[in-house]
Amino acid sequence: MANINDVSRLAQVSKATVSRVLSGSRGVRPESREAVLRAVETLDYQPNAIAQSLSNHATGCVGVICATEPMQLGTGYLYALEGELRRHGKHLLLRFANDADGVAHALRELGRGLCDARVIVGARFALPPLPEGVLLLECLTPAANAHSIGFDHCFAAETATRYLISQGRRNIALLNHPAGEAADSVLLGYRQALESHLIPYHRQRILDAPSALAPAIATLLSQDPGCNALLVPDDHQGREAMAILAAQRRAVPREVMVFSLDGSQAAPGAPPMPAIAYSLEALAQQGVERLLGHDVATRIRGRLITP
Amino acid sequence: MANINDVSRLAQVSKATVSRVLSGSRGVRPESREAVLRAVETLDYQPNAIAQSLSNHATGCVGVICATEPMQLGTGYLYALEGELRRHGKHLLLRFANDADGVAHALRELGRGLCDARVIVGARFALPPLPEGVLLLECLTPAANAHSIGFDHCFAAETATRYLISQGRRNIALLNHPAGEAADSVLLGYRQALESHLIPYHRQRILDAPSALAPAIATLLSQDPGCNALLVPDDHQGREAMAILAAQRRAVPREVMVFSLDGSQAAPGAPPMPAIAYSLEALAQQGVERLLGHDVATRIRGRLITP
DNA sequence: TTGTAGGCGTTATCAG
DNA sequence: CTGATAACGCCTACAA
Repeated sequence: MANINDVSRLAQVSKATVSRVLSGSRGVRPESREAVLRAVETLDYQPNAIAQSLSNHATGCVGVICATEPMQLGTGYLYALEGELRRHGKHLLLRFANDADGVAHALRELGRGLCDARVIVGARFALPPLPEGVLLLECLTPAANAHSIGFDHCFAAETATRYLISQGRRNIALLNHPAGEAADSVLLGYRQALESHLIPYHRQRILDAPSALAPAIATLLSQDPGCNALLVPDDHQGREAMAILAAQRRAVPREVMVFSLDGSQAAPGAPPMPAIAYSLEALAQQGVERLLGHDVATRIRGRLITP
Repeated sequence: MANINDVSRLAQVSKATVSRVLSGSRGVRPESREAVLRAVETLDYQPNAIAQSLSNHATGCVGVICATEPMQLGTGYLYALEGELRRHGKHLLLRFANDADGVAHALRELGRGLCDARVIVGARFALPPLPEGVLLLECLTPAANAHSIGFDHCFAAETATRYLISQGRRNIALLNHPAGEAADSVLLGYRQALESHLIPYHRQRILDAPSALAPAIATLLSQDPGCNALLVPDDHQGREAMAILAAQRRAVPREVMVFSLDGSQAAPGAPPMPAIAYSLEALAQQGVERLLGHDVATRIRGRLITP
């Protein structure tokens, strides 16, 4: 692989001039510039990215720690992020992690000059202590000191609940996230919607991340009056819930309507359900914008999707 | 961020000694070594990866071009690859690409010293001309000059066909990949299985990547005798086929059994179907082994999964 | 066992 | 407008 010395020799100019021509480059005599470009062409020269990084103090790499659960959800985030980063001439260094230790480990390994910035995306578990400057994308329990961008869960829950009410459902159960900021937001939106329709709020209709779904749903159904709608955190749990309902011979959506609070990554061919869907492109765009140091909104609103 | 000079100063030794202690490190007086380690500890020193790369002529990064279609399939490959690379102390630089141009572009951008090696995974389209040393993982049309590791499609098709026959199905239709090496292998395995059971081969039961699935399946069903089993390339197409069959009021699997030739990444909660599943970990392991310069088998056999 | 010096490939500074 | 030259941070002969 040819280097800058080869080019400068062939073009009969100094390395400095070569560098000037290739980057920024103003104040170079046209003849020199052409000589350089010709040499670059014949040698098929491409500047070495590592050497540039060392000199620049910037690598153009962004470390992305994908902490989605289930892992399948990672693709959407990664695809959107990679596209947006590429658009800005940056590279995506990928790590997966499925617990706090894994995240901590990944952060450490990515924090040795390889990356200009680090991002954690989709974590649903409590994160380890974070160093400065880590960006959190749609993580359920954002640390206080970290910048974070995520979905507007409150708006989603309110929109969803309003929709269900508009469909004649008034006994709406809520399968919530594990306790945390997201769970609080969802609960808030849910209650607001109920309130504005003068529907009483029943605490026993709320389930915080039960360990086993089947008995939990059975309990909800056996209440009096039993629920006729079920809000779930995402499509994955929605499908599970629908399978359980089917097993208990409850017609979906006639008897019980299942609503997914995050249907952004509906699996192709899966049974459809009403949902709030988010633009992952928007998330990625705002995230990258934030990495570039710009100020951006911190909450992203989804839109209602009906089958 | 502390650098090697800070450490050497604090430890009262030369940079060379620091370097020796941290890497390889033989022939260092215990006291010096301890002084260095102490200094490293107090300064929280971590060698700069970029500078190491420049000096080493190796970055420890592997560029992975994810060309899976649909994109959802990427997760499994990426997860397995990242895990295996991490185990070897390497990083994964991610690009997505969904056509030959995208792949060519990605290859170019990853080929500027940032990566020690490049991998293309899951491409179902014809690849652009490849530079030396690119590794192809489960790409349908491997170029002649490239190293490639992929699934044993012939074995899969044969196993699948045998299974269907053992289930009493003798009219087995095949929805194949687009023409290429993989399609040929599948067809071969299919024919071998039929032959060994003395079942005649009917060319009209074979469909090469039809543009629209619904009419194609309708055609297969309307033949005399109509098929009672359908081999499809993957779960995604399997689900699609099952939806179409349901729409045409054909009971699955009673009337028509759908078999997926690659069920490695079955979506959770999706309707189950018999399939050949591959160990993506094995693929990743062999791939990384190959990147490290070792010789490995070039075909991976799946195993039969029945619901 | 240790330190000095040179090199890795670029970019930036500063004279000319 | 151009060319030396000094960083960038690390590794590694080679010499002591």
